Amino acid sequence: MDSRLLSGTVEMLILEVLARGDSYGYQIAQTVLGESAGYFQLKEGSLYPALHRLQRQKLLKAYWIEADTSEGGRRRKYYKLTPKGKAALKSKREEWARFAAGVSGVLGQGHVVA
Amino acid sequence: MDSRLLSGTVEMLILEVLARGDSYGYQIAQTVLGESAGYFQLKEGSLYPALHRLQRQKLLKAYWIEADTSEGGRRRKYYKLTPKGKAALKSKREEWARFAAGVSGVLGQGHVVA
DNA sequence: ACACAATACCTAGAGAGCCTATGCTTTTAT
DNA sequence: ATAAAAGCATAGGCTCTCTAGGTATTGTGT
Repeated sequence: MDSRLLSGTVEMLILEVLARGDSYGYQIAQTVLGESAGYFQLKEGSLYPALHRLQRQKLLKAYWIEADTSEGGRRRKYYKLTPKGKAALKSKREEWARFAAGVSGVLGQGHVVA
Repeated sequence: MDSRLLSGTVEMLILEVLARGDSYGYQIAQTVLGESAGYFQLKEGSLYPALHRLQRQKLLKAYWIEADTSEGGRRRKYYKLTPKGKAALKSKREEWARFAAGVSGVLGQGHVVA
């Protein structure tokens, strides 16, 4: 995977996953990995800063879930899309569509992506 | 245009334009602008460094053309794709296809881009 | 029992790439 | 004459990804 291509899309991918239900960092990465047929291997050094960025922009809200088995248990930080986040996802998807259409135009193959 | 999306693609777009014939910086930008329906406005601060980068990687060769009208004339620095550059373009197009397919996979709309 | 991988979070610093701003020259249009 | 367009180039700022390191818990194999 060329990580330079990834630059603008990480946030959109995160928002997209969260639009289908609350999730936490590690699981978001796994979901993206699976749905991209193993292509997008979101690294921790990109994933967590991106989540914090989105949270600062009020596109996400976070809440901790401490225990999951008996006592102690693994702590997970779940993220939830805000209304503002939903709007941002819509906007990013549109931007992506324009971008992909632009590339297709230059590559001159007539493919259109929505 | 979201310039973050552009990151990995500038070089591919340049190579693509040059694959159809020698050109110079300013004209390459105009061509890309036209073929992307006005979407990609390659800025000078991205364009020229990219051309120099590609040249350092031996993907392009450059030659100056000094005069074009009567005397004096505008100087233009033409770029020509090397065989290595042609191979790089092929590779970048394939990478782009994988990337776009990955995004489509996550966006879950079944669109495929080649 | 013990080591190791997987799960789960975080951050600092390096490296790369795009943009704004600036500077220079020549040609064309007003 | 004056401004805009054509044409090239670079410095510095900003942002983003990655590597590498750190912490802690849980499951697995020997």
